[in-house]
Amino acid sequence: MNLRERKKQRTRDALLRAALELFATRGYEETTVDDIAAAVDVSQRTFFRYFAGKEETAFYVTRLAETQVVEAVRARPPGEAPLEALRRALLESWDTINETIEEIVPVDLHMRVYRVIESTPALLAAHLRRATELEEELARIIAEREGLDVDADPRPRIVVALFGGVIRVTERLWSAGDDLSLEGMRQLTATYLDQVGPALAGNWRTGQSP
Amino acid sequence: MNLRERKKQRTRDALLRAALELFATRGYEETTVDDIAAAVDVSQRTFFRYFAGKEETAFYVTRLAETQVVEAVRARPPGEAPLEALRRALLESWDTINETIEEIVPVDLHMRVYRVIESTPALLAAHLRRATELEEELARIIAEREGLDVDADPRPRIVVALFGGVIRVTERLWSAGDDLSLEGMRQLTATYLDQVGPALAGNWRTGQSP
DNA sequence: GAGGCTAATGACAGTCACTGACAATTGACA
DNA sequence: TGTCAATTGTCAGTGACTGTCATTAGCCTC
Repeated sequence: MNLRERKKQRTRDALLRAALELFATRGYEETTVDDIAAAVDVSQRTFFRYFAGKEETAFYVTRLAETQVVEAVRARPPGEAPLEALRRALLESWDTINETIEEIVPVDLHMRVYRVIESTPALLAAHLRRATELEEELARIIAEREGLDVDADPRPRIVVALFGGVIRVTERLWSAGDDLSLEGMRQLTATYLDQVGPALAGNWRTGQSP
Repeated sequence: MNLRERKKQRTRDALLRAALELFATRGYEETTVDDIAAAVDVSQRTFFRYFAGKEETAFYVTRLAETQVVEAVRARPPGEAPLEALRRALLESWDTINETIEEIVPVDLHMRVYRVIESTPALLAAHLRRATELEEELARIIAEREGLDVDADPRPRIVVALFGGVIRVTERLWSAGDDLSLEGMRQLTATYLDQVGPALAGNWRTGQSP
């Protein structure tokens, strides 16, 4: 790696860290791109040469985590039922995700940024759009596993939509609660995924759920 | 209603119609607020006194339709299983929605705007965020029907997430296809909701689906 | 029905995200 | 070392929005 390349990398990292730190402390809307650029002592124009927009910095870490989940799903044995494969892939890639995050920023910072995403309307909207793109990708993977045509058979997209829906519910709940650990989120996710079966049973009134 | 009120109503309607017409023909990003204001011959500032932002005009009609669905769910007999209540409420409010839309703009225009929403990243993101707010409301209604606490029992949010997920999948498919009628969309929605059961069965390989 | 009150509007200036263009700088490599 | 190309800064401009203030126009009372 060149001096030139190393310098670029350092600038990119510095911009990312400065942005996330500012978002976590001051809030997303309250942070201007000029603030971020000033914190790293580069021009605003330079910021936009590294990131397509303010938003991109907020999702940088999330993007890495998502990639891992997709890979984990791809690696699942073909015998598993679709929903089970998704469930296991997600829960088992948790530790790897943890490490990946730590390479970029402290996990704690990422968790705080995550809450900012959930509580900032503009970011939440972007997050949901990104999530549907991910779901499309997962649906294609599932369809391939099962030897189906995604555009002809509704089932792959439906399972993935259900899966994605449950994930989003847990994300919301987690970000609204006060346990901001990765492990707490994992627990919540596992619990909710276990509730899918019961939730779809016709009658809920026979016996309570945990 | 006095002259003043009538004038305001006319301005609001004119702005809304001009905006939707422009979005449908020229595209959302290609339409500036100045364009909309100029089409109605008012100042840009006046536009912002009637609508919180450009986005709001794009979702004005959708908002009305959503309100109807919520009411329809509220009106469902308490005996029905949750998912069934949601399904029936949606499919049965279709005609009412059609009428409501027609009171504001031609249904055809609304359908074209709808496609613009689905194909414009910024609008799609906003749409998804609005959808999750709707889901939260529905989850509360379902929980109340079943005499449950939304925050203690995961099931209401899970069914609604599943339901919402299926709706979004059909919205996407419909907007990507070439049948832009309301009836076509209704059909697609019904078909997909019918596939929920089969999609959750463990093994998909025994027998094909329609 | 004239005049005062208040709500609606327009005009203007300013902020913030983002983009294009051009010139200055700086590392790479012969 | 000198040339070439990549990186950066500066400047100007657009588009969504917001605050402010003066002007206009329905409304209501005397």
